[in-house]
Amino acid sequence: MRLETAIGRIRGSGYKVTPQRLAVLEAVAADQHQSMGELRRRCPGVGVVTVYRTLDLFSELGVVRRIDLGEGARYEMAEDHHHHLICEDCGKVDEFELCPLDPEQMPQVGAGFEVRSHSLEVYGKCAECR
Amino acid sequence: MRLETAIGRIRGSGYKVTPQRLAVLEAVAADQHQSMGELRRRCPGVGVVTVYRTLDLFSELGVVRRIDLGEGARYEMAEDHHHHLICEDCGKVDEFELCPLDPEQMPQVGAGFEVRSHSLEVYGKCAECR
DNA sequence: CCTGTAAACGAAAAATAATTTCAATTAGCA
DNA sequence: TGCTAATTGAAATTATTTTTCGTTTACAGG
Repeated sequence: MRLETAIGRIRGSGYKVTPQRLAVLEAVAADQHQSMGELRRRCPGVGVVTVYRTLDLFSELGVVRRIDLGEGARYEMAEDHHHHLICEDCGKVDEFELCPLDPEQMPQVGAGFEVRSHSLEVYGKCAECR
Repeated sequence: MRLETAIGRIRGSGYKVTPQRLAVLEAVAADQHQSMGELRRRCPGVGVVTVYRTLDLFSELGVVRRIDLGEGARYEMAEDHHHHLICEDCGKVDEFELCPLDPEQMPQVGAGFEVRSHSLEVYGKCAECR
């Protein structure tokens, strides 16, 4: 998602566009899959509480996505649908586009369950660690 | 996995079978997808540190599996391969067997990446919450 | 059975992470 | 330009996980 689009989404949803929100937004945009610590380091002027609150807000607005792989949450800009490739040795996270889920098959997974989204993580050993 | 199998796996890997490990094992076996709090409540006699350490050990031995869905880790006995259906309203976690991943396609996901395992979570609204 | 010993345990403290509170500040509208 | 509800952040609180280290114990070998 482009920064302008994200800013439009914030303002369009009735939220103020503050310097802090812009700083956090740019921090997230700087790199995918960052941890809270990395994000904080990228916007030193912004208070912890605000970083937490802002990421929560952005998640709700669909501007950023939160990824949970043990060892604390990570955040990424909401981009095209993709999944993650996680190296169990060095911890590097990569992405891949190919989505093996067939939406046609989804209704089968649980009777009466309304599917909204899904996340898929593939664990293993990356090329460098082999 | 049956309790006997798990115990065999512990002893067979050179670890001692202690009352604490048995208590944690039974706690995990009592219900799938329990949080740390729930597990601790099920073995009040066991120290916190030991519960953490034991779950780590069991995860390494492949006796239990750790699931990360934001809001803290959950644990389940290592059973047949399955995935999770998570209700975003009430938080209930269910399972489904159908695995939409084709192992034949896996080599394509990342060049040089050696796939070891994967996890898939489907989010939405459960039948009760609709 | 004992016994010795490495493994395992757990209380307390420390490190880490996230949330709540509330007074001060500010974005954006009128 | 001024008003006001929204936003911010320091500090305190609460929750979670890890480290430390002295004590206890499972179990292999005698």
